[in-house]
Amino acid sequence: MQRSHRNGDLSRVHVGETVHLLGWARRVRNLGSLIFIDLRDRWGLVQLTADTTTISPELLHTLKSVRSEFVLSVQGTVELRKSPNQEMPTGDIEVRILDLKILNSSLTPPIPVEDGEEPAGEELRLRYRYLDLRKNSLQKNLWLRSEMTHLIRDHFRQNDFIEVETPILTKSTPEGARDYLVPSRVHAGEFFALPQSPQLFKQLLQVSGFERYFQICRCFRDEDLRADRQPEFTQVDVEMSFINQDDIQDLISRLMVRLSSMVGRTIHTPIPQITYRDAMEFYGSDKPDLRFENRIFDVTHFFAHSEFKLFRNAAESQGQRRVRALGFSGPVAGNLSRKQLDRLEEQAKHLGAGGLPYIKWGKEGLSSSLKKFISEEEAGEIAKALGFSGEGLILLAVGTDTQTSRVLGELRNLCGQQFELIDPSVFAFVWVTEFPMFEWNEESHRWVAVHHPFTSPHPDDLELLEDRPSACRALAYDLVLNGFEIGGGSIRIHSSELQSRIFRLLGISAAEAQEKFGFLLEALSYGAPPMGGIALGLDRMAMLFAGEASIREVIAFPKTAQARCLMTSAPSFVDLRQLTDLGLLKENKQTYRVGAVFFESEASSPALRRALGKRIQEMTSTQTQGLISFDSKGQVIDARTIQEGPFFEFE
RNA sequence: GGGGUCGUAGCUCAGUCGGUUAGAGUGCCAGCCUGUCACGCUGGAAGUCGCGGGUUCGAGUCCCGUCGGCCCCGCCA
Repeated sequence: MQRSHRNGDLSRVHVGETVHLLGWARRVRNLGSLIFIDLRDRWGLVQLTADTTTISPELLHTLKSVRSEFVLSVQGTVELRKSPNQEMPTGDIEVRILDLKILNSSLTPPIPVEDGEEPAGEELRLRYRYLDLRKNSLQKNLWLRSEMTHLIRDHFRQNDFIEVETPILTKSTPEGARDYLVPSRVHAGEFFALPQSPQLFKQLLQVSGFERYFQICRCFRDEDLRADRQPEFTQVDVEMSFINQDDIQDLISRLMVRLSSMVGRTIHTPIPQITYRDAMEFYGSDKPDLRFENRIFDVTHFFAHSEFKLFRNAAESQGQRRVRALGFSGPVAGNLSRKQLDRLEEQAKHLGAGGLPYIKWGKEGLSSSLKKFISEEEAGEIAKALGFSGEGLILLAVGTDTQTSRVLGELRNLCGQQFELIDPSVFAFVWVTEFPMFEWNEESHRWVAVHHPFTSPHPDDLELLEDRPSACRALAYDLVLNGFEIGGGSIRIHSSELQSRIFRLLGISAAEAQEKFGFLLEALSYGAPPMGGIALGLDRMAMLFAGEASIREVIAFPKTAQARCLMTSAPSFVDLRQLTDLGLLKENKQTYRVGAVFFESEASSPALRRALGKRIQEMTSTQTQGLISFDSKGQVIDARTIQEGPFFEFE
């Protein structure tokens, strides 16, 4: 069965032709002696029409039974419309139905299949994802994503890169995110891990001499989710030999120019750069949103003689504690209500600040929570230092670098939105460079790699490694777009000795390094070239390019914040047989799995099974797991609802 | 692990101080309708107020627990 035309392609030039169309009935309008059907296919929408007074009774009967989302095969003639619809690309014409076959019917969709003002709740959208995906917005997003991947492949091919696939079943490594594990049947008790990224493989491919590698690959991290984080996500993975940071940044910057122009944005190379230190100092974030300029300023010295003890103490702390300020000029910020300021203060407290001192110039002049301690001239001088006069608002934070950055950085983002300082059409890319090598982890009481353990230290900081790890910079860089980290990379260590030194510093013993990364250390000692690379988050890029607020909008079948797939109900319990095959069950115990409406046991007879199933159904609700103890005759001894542990064992 | 927020008709939501028969829009079903395109008009059906327990003469509403969606902190080299 073939269509003669795509619905969206039809226009005035086809008038008079007989066409064969296929698609879904988007909407049926029955006016009595006149019926209209909007027929949707992948390429567009066209209006079908029929005059019920002139068509055959059979066709009339079929037409009357058509409902939304029925799948239709239609033969008809293209005609000019009596009343054209300018809103519609095919609005000049319509197709007069000669014959219509219903290829399949459809239940009434549980969610609207069109983009409307009030979309269905996300739970239902995910449950019926295949219907949600019929919507124009999601189709467009997935198309954009597809176009992006094509352009990306094109870019790397043009630059002499080879695309190589790396294993999905791989080795669990310490450091980094929690792994998703896959038990090995052949080697009971042993596990593969799904890759958090192909990091080590791409480095080994450099050792192999491929020099320029890329891959668009799925990565897995078993960590808690966010609007821009899914347990599985797609990375554009890149690695090159004999290059420096500039080479990679140039390659990727040019890619960003091409991608941006795909969605009508013009950006220029070189993409601006900022060091990690400056990003933290001026924007309070390692992924600053540069769509608006408002910077954080150090105003500690203004309070050297202040009556306000908290601030004066900071001024006297010799840099241990600082007073930092974030200013917003203009009447919107200057005339913030008490209530709005309270809300900001609440946010600040949430971020760990004791409060949120402010100075504000509004219609009624100066007002400030520091009024007792600060004169109008002093306030004016601070405003001058921040580069504005007239109406406006200054928010203050006191504390360590980290504390004040955290508070003011977050408030900067909040206020940027609230004061509408952000032009949503702007793409503000920035490279953040010179990340620190290590940060102290309180929990494990050791230094951990900020990027990853294979990152090369900055050559100027090599002597600092052992003595002042916190001061040591890495040859690591992030690509940031509109306040989102869309990529990160580094120059790698290509010396076996230096790599061992870093492992030691990270508290990874020689024995452990050998066990976990022996293959890498070995490979590095066989003529590994200098190398470096980057990984770009394809989902986040697609999200930002599509103008969406969540990566779920650019992923065909995403998972919920609790890492479930509501459509397939994965993850799910598996057959006991599978578990025993994998060596995950102890054989000498009977393990009964009990849930809402079922339980299983290899030992139980069908009769016992039925009897127990009935008892379990009586005792547990449909949405909980039950833990039930019973004796050999199936008498229930004890039953309660549990949250975790689907398994229940007894001797 | 923690915090916030939501859960009422197929869908999106309203529901006052705890009070009689739980509403609206939309969708659905039926009838009418010759230029609709979010068709219109008339009528109709449609509810485990997420689930469980408690308080009360009485619970959609108050309390406790629990399940689920979303957002955030921790976490995410």
